[in-house]
Amino acid sequence: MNDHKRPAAKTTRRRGRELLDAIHQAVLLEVAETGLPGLTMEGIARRAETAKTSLYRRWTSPEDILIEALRERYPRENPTAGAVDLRGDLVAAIGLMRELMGDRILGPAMLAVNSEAMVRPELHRRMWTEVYDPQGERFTWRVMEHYAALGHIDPAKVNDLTADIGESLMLKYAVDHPGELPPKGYEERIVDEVLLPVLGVRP
Amino acid sequence: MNDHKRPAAKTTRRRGRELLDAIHQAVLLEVAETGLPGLTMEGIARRAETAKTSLYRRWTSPEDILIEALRERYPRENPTAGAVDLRGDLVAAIGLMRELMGDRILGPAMLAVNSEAMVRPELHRRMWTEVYDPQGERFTWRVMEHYAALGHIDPAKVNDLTADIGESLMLKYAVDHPGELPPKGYEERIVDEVLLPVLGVRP
DNA sequence: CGTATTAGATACGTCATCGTAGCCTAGTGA
DNA sequence: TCACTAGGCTACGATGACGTATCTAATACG
Repeated sequence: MNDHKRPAAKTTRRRGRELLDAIHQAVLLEVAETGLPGLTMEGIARRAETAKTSLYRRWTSPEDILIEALRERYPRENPTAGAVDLRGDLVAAIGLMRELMGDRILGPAMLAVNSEAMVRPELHRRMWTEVYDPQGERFTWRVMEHYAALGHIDPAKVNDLTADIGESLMLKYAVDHPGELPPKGYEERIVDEVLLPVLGVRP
Repeated sequence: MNDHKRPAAKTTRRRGRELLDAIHQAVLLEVAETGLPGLTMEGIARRAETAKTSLYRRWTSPEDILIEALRERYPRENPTAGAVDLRGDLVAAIGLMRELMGDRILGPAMLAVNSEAMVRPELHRRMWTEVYDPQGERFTWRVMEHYAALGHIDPAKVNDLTADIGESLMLKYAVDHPGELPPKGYEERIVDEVLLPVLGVRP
């Protein structure tokens, strides 16, 4: 009756999708906690409760796992713009960024990755080609274009710079207040005090 | 005649200020290259061409050395604002950020540190209390206040949000284009297309 | 000139991660 | 039901950072 190999407990063994999801989850949590450079195969394995070998079988580096996880989990929603509510659509567009920042898993993970990407151009490129959509981001920009096409705003005032304002202010908030979300109404203030004046629209 | 301990070469031995400066320089270069989590006593020692022991004698962690180096090297200039050229002063204020970003040593080092600080609130606090001045930053903000006091702009339009615009756009540029500086004239565009309209000033 | 400081060199045991190898076993599906 | 696949376990030598101890040598300073 010698239980010669820890017999009990783990009755079931995960495979395929189930295991993959667990690993993806693990890598995101891990990177959020330790930062990208602290990301290690052993760490991921520990957290996913799987074996290091199982990781090496499929991937060759922690970063590869991470990118794959992000590609799967990163939100790809097409922000839609109505036809009548410029202000509301702008607020909503900026709000998408708050959603991302507020995601308890994806938010910190993205922070950690973007941090590193600032110092490692190859990673930056990789994120853009492998994670961010071909269509790519720029929530605010789409809304602006839309209303410019409708003649509600001067098309000349829609450009790379003005389209960046909303996202950049949200970004700076994140940088200045690690771990916090902007206060309620922050998006509205951005739109009312900055974007609309810049676009030459009177409330 | 056995040269029993590598006799030649190193005739002089650094100490005090000279050594300290070399170490500070080394830690900044090192962190720029390896990132903060990759920062190690051995690495710093190697680059400064000193002994690990000499580091441990004075500091207890790589991070301590780094903070000290930053405290010494971080620019503390009082941005002055004249009385007559709002536009020019704003451009200059934002330009200070370009200078920092463009510094081949301090720029990358600050990037690396800020990256980490986003994920490690204690570090963020430490930077603010030990590196950034008591007076603290906010180049643009000072200029705005100044001209508001002079009655050139509506004081109600000078607040946390509007004061952040310039820096945040420069920051976003850095995030989106790792290793690059904004194109010539970028500050001017920020001022002309964004800041002045927001402040309700017509060119 | 001689002594007290301060740097530099070397070595050590410990620890965590690396990437790989070898073998065992639960689940799957023909 | 049985063979095959995919996952799990353990162990390994290698590497590199850790923090400390010990000794030697250069420089400053009285």
